[in-house]
Amino acid sequence: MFVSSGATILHADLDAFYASVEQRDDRRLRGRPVIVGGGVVLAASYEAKACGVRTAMSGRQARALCPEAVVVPPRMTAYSTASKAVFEVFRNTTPLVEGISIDEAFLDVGGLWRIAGPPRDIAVGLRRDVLEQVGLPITVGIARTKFLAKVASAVAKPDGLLLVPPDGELEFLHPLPVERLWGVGKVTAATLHGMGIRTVGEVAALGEPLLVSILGRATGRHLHALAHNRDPRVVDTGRRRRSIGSQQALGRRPRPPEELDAILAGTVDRLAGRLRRGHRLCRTVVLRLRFADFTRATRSHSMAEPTEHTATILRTARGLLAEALPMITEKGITLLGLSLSNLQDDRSVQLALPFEAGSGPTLDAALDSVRGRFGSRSVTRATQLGREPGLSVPLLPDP
DNA sequence: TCTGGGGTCCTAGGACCC
DNA sequence: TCTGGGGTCCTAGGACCC
Repeated sequence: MFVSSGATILHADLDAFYASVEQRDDRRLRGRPVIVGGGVVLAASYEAKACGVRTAMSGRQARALCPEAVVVPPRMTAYSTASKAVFEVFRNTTPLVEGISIDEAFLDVGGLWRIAGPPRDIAVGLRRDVLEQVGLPITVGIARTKFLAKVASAVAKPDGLLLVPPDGELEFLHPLPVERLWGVGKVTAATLHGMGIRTVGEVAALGEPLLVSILGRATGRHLHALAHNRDPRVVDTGRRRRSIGSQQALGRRPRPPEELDAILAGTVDRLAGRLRRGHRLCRTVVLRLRFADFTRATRSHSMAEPTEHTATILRTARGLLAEALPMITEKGITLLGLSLSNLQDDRSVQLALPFEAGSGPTLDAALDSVRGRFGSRSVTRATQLGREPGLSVPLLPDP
């Protein structure tokens, strides 16, 4: 198989996504600073960013920095619809699309040279199509690796296009501030700054053992690899969601247990509905809490069987809430949330196969027997079921 | 400056099994 | 009676991303 070594990965990132949708849908907002969200800034248009407004800033602070800004409430449905339309353009460009979030994706265009031309031409066409068909500006970074493509788009924003040539990668990367490394946030940046390290090149000059000793094993290895421009990850079209969740800020007002229970029930109802619509099951329920002093806590429970059943999930969630009630009473609750994780496919068949390491059939032999029963094309992967001697095998729809 | 809502991944200790 | 290592799962917390 021919594997291209050129810059063939695109990172496509919509600019100030929520704010751009608002400006698209209301021409009076065009050219003006726009802030989406009330209590906290969910998104800011580039005009608002020019005043210093940033995502996640408090609304009060944002209005102080940019008094002339128009503040609009979020319209999540409109953003979701716009996102679907943009991803449609992505998939019309190449089948190799990996969605990262509502407003960004990786596209592998390495195999399209003969049909669609070089990656830069494809990116130019992609930007034009998104603007013409959805009405939104989008920035595209092009590079040989996912990480560099993402850095390139961040550098090119807004409404830009930047290709990092394979022979100019380190010259591009090393002068950048450490915050550009994927995985360096406030805490890690502060640690590195404390050692006088401010650029990616300075990180690269450190040995991996030293980085690991400072930042921990995973982060140290990760940053060492990225700083040396090593990122072997391929564009993965088959990523599945690993958890779903919902949370609600409650303010500082005290809440009686009955009210918390009602909020919990509503949250479970919504999440279970999402599970069923997505044909998924969950096995672990996580209660998330934030208190008046801004400390947080989680309480979780893994159920014996995966389920999408509202009443079953609610029973588990209520048990967690009861467990947390003393803490809630003591500290005062300001946020209540629930996550459902350990997600599985609800078209799985669960098979009591004697699959154990060291005895019985191997995983491959077990899969072969499943293929014998359900057809060879149905089985693509299998996961071991808890401690049970069995397999959970997702069955895909027949092509 | 008093702080949304949706996620991902990593760490670490304890239980449990072989 | 005392001793071991390896592995998985569960739970809780934390950093990070958009």
